[in-house]
Amino acid sequence: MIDHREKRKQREYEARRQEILSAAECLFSKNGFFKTSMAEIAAAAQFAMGTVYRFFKSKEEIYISIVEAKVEELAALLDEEISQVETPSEKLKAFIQVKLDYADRHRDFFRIYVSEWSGFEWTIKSAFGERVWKLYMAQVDLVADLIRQGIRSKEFRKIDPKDGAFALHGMLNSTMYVWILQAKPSGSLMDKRNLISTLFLNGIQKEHKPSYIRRVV
Amino acid sequence: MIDHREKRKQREYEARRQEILSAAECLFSKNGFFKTSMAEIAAAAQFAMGTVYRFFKSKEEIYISIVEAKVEELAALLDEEISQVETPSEKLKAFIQVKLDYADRHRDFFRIYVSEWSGFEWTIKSAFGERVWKLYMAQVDLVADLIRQGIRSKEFRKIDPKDGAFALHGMLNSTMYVWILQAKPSGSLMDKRNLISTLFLNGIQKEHKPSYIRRVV
Amino acid sequence: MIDHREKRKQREYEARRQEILSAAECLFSKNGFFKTSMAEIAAAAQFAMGTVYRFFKSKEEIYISIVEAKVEELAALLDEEISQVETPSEKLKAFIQVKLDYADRHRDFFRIYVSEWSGFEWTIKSAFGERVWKLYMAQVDLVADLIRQGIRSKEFRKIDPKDGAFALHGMLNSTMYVWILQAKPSGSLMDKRNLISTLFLNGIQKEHKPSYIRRVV
Amino acid sequence: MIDHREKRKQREYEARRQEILSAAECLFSKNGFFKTSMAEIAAAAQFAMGTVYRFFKSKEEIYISIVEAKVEELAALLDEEISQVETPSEKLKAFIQVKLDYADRHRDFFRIYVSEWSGFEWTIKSAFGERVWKLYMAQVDLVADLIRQGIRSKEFRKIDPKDGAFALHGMLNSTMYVWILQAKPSGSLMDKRNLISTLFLNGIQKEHKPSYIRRVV
DNA sequence: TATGAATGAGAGTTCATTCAT
DNA sequence: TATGAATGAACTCTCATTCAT
Repeated sequence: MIDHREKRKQREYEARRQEILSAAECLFSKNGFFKTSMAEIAAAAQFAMGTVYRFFKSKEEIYISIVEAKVEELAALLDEEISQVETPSEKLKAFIQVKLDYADRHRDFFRIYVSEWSGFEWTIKSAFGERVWKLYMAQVDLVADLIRQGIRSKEFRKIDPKDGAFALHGMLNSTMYVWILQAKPSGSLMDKRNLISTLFLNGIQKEHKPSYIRRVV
Repeated sequence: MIDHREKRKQREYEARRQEILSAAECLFSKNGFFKTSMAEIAAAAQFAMGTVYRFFKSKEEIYISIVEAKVEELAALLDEEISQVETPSEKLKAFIQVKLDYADRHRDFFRIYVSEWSGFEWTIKSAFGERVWKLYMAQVDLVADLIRQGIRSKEFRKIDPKDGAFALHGMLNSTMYVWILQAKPSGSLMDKRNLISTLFLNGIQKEHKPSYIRRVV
Repeated sequence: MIDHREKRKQREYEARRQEILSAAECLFSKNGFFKTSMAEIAAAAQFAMGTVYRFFKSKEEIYISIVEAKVEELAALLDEEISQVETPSEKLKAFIQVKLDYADRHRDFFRIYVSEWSGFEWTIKSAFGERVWKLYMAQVDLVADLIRQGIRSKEFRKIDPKDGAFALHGMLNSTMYVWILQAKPSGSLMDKRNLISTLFLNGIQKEHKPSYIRRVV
Repeated sequence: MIDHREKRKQREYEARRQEILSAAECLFSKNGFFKTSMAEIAAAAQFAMGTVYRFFKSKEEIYISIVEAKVEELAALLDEEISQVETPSEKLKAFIQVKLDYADRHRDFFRIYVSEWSGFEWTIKSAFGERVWKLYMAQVDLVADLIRQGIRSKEFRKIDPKDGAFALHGMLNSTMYVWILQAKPSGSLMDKRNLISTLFLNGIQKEHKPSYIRRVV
């Protein structure tokens, strides 16, 4: 009985928290962090300002919560999809596809995210920066690992795996960023998938498969 | 005589303007645009607030002046270096090198720049955003043109030149960004030059030098 | 129960609003609009500045609220008293008396009002000016109507009713103004009532009462 | 020789002073005292700000100088015209006519003046108020004297001469004020002359010419 | 627990006045 | 004497956060 009540309470708590996050996400994405006020967030979420502060101890914390939640969801998706294929090349292709697809489906959030990961207005001083940074680095490490595997299997050139990972992330983010800024996105973000896959995989793979050439000969 | 005085005045005016810009650049780079106050800028430049307003009519104008000046300088450098080599591949290599080198030498500014070109807090609404955006797009177009030339000369694959340009900029910005965020940069940014050149050029170039293969055959 | 609470809230809201208005009225009357700062108003009303801004969205709005409230109250008084007598002459007398009496009892406010209706710093450009101007013109029109009636009933000379109304207001305002400026008013403003009534009514009435003259004859 | 030079200097000094006053008069009349800046005045007068301060020690002093000069000119005109006629009634008529005529010809200035004499933003605290007040009172006293004469000669009723003078000034100022506020003044201000003369003189004169009535009897 | 009125420090900007040249 | 750049206090207004109800 008590258990029941406890659970319902928790469910409701979580629901309210989500409502605030949604409202804030929408506003941040429209107006940016600094030009969004707590009063606006509270009003949009249909709560009193004091109530918002029961759930988040500052505006900053709302911001980071939004980013964290989405980045974690994305991380889970990436893990799942990547584990379904075998070779490093295929895994990288999957990585590219999942990330672009996610951005495609969460345009509002990516407005915030892209701004954020580049927007070091935060990154340096606040505790916030560190948490987001860790999440970002987890993704980078994931790619770096794939590259490391590819090198070990002689599929990829010998490059610094981390530097390679940063480069791929840069291509993806830049592409996403440009697409997101368009007022009316023309075509899907997924159309860019092949370009990036081609560029990056060709760039990273060993020059030309000698085995194949020899076989021909 | 009068000419002399006029010139000295202009020199001094320019010097003061620069002092303000330097102070602001440093502060913006440390704390971001919104967390830097005019009072701080004035104090850092050792002027009264009113004096700062003689040179710039708003905080926004200081910000954009910093970005524009540097971006224009960079653009000039890029034009010069690129014109010294012949093939699209070599020109792209030069582009990558110049940009990384410039970032290496203007670390503080690039803190602002990277944040800025991604920091759509501006990009969308203010007149400011448009000017910066144009400068950025000029660079993108420059690269897109090089890619187009490479495609025409059969050196590069058939890709969308603009998408390719965005991808390269992404790689560069991401790499620069990561390097810039490091408190104590280990090694020079120039070390990354080869990685990016290799990745991008291999990615974009046609599969394998047919001439060589044929010879083998 | 809830109704109760709501009502008390509203009462308190109104009370606070009034406190601010009183404080502002006093300061405006002492120092004028431009030399009264929001900080002073807030301090005098014993509120934080932000609180003042909950009630009024600008300094201008405080100013206009003061003027409007009083002018409306005065307008109501005028309507009531004028309706209690019959002839245009008596109505004009009542008008003069009520206005002087009101000024007598709201010395501080009339400092503002007299300054205001002449203080075209506003009158011309801001929306504020228009509202105050309308209120003022309503009073002028009231008098003009009385004059028109008097002319129709042959009691008054044929003059332009509006010009006549402006002239009466001028006499009243000037008289009030001079009296208000005295640091320590000597005697009551009401003492002037007879002078103005006499001057204006004699000025406006048809030359000589024939009945009386005939009687003499 | 030296005398010559001295005189030219003085002439030039006076000329510059006038240029500043003209420029300021124009600006004050357009934008009001508080919304006119010293920079604007200096620019309009084609002097450096420091130069303006050689002639007037503050913005306030410019303001008062404008008012004083014009009021003194008006006072001289009034004295002259009034001395040309005989009876108090005629002198009052002349007073009314000269004042309206002067307002007609110095519309810009009267914008300032009317605002000023009612605009006690000053009147109370600054030395400025006192000087202007004295000039104003001199005019009032002039009229009061005329009324006193008329009373002594049995032409006018027994009223308080000063109160009567205030009343007349009120009528005049109010009429001028309303006319001045019109964007495009319809007709001349002189058209109002007769109304005011009639109203005031009929108001103040003894009831009906007894001599005439008696003669009839 | 939920509320939202109250807070007040701090923001960007202006401008009358001064003073070194 | 004339200049106008430099000054900095003062302005209006905002908003993240608190706390009495």
